[in-house]
Amino acid sequence: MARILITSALPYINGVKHLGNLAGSMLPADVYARFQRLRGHDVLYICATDEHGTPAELAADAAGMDVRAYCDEQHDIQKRAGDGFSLSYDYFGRTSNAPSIRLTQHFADVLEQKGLIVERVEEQVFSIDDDRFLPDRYVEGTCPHCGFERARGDQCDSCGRLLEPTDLKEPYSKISGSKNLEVRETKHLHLVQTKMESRIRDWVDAATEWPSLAKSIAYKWLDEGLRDRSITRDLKWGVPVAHEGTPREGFETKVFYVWFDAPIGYIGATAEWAEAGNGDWEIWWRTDKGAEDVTYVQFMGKDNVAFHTVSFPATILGSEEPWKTVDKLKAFNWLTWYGGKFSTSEKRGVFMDQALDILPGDYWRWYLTANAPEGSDAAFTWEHFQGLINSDLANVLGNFVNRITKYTASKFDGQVPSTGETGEAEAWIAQELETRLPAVVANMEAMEFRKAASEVRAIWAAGNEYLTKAEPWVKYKSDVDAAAVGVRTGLNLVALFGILAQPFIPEAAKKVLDAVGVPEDRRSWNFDGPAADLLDALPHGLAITPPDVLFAKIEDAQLAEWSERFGGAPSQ
RNA sequence: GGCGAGGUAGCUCAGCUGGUUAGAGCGCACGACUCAUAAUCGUGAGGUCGAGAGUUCAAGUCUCUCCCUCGCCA
Repeated sequence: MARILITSALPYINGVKHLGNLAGSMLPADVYARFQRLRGHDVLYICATDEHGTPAELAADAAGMDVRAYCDEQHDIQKRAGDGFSLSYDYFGRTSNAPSIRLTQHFADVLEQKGLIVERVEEQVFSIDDDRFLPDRYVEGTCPHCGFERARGDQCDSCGRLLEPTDLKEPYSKISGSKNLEVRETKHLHLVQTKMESRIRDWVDAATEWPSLAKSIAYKWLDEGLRDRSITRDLKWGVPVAHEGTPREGFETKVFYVWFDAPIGYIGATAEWAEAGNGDWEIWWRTDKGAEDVTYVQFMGKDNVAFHTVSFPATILGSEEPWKTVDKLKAFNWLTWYGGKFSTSEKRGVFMDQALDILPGDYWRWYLTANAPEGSDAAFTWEHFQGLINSDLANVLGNFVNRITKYTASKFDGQVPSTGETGEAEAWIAQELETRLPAVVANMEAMEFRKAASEVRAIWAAGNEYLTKAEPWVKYKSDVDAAAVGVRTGLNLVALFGILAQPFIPEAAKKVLDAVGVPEDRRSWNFDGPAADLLDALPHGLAITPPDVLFAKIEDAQLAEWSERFGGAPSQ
């Protein structure tokens, strides 16, 4: 039994995530976690909300709430959304909780001892009316080069030139519109990443189980040269810059910058899991305390790769402490909305809570896995969604379960038949399984979820093909025993299909397995024996119950309604 | 502007280190079946693999140029 630590990129706190976020980190991590559990491994799947930073403060202000209360509320909302999609986190923590704060301060202490943190004074724009320093992109004004009136403090969108906030003429706060600004000096801690470059490069060189997307992004950053980065900010909401409870002198009103503390949240959330009475977190994270045999797998969108291959490793490796670092890294491209990007402001795209209003989580899980943005960006369209759900889930899987269980109920008294000898059709389906089941497992191991889903679908389709070959409804007229074999095999296929479906569509899989009475301890992914055994696993005479319709088809009228509601068509 | 990813059948996508007639699902056409959610099964029609040039016995698969799309960054 292997020990597998899984994390998915931490969703930011300011609002429910859209389907692209789900498809690119939390969902595939969950599919993989469920798969490895079904294979009998010891899995710890950790996630958390990333709660610090200016956007959280502003979102709380906009909601008229205290930041802490706002984050409390949003964390619960995201937790519920995750539950709705059956995300099987072992723990869903928060970067604002005590363990993450403690660990962040710990890393800062250790890095400073190693000479990797220094104080530097810089100039930043302060907004007197907002009573806060403004991050570069929150300062706007007139571009000194082209005269564009809404240039950002980091760049002019009109002429494209790079700017400093102090370059802008007539600068104003993007937050309040106030022009009452001044440049102030402010002191910050900097992480001296320039000293870390070769160490990180060696570490990246040694990584063997990263996809090319991840490696190329890491090397791109390294090739451009790492820069020292400020790791503190003049904010109220965040991890205090303190040592053993005492604020650092001159940093009483400052906190750590969110990019520094967020990934530490992986460890912090594991510590939360432990403090909730679930065990020892260090055996998962400290190689000197038992984590040397852990395989650590991270899931994230491609925008996060640099943070996981360079920035966070700088923190971890810089400490020179025996922390576990990532072994396998799975990065996803974008799920696009009709070829463009999901956008909150333009009302383009579907968000997790809205998706659950429309359909149960399993529908989305299947679509987002079978159409995962693995090799390249993948387009979401309502038409494609409808086609995939109706075909794969309603017609191929749902209808198969329905047709054979109903037939059993009407002709075989709702019981698994015991009579009849197997023949050619049974040999054929057994052979199909002999080749296809290992393919599914191999694809899952390789984290090729799209291909795994496709192979699972092919197995479901083979079940229908089998029934066509066995045609029990024809044989029933002349030879009930011959029909019985087909029905028995069909029912066992239902059980197998349910077992296979578990990582992808767990709720529906459970319904299927309950319907044909597969006990909990017989639901694992153990396909080592002959396939023929899988086709006669259910006890003869066992009573089965046809389940309700597993997946309702998506009607054209629904599609039209959703397109209207979500601005579904491509923007003109 | 710099950087990254990508342009393969009507649609969504596979095609590893170059090698027989370029694949899958959906959609479409025709046929079969009737146990089933007007489901299923079979057969078939569809592509000069963005354009041009080059390397090679051989290129969707390598090199160069160009065009187009998407994204990221400061």
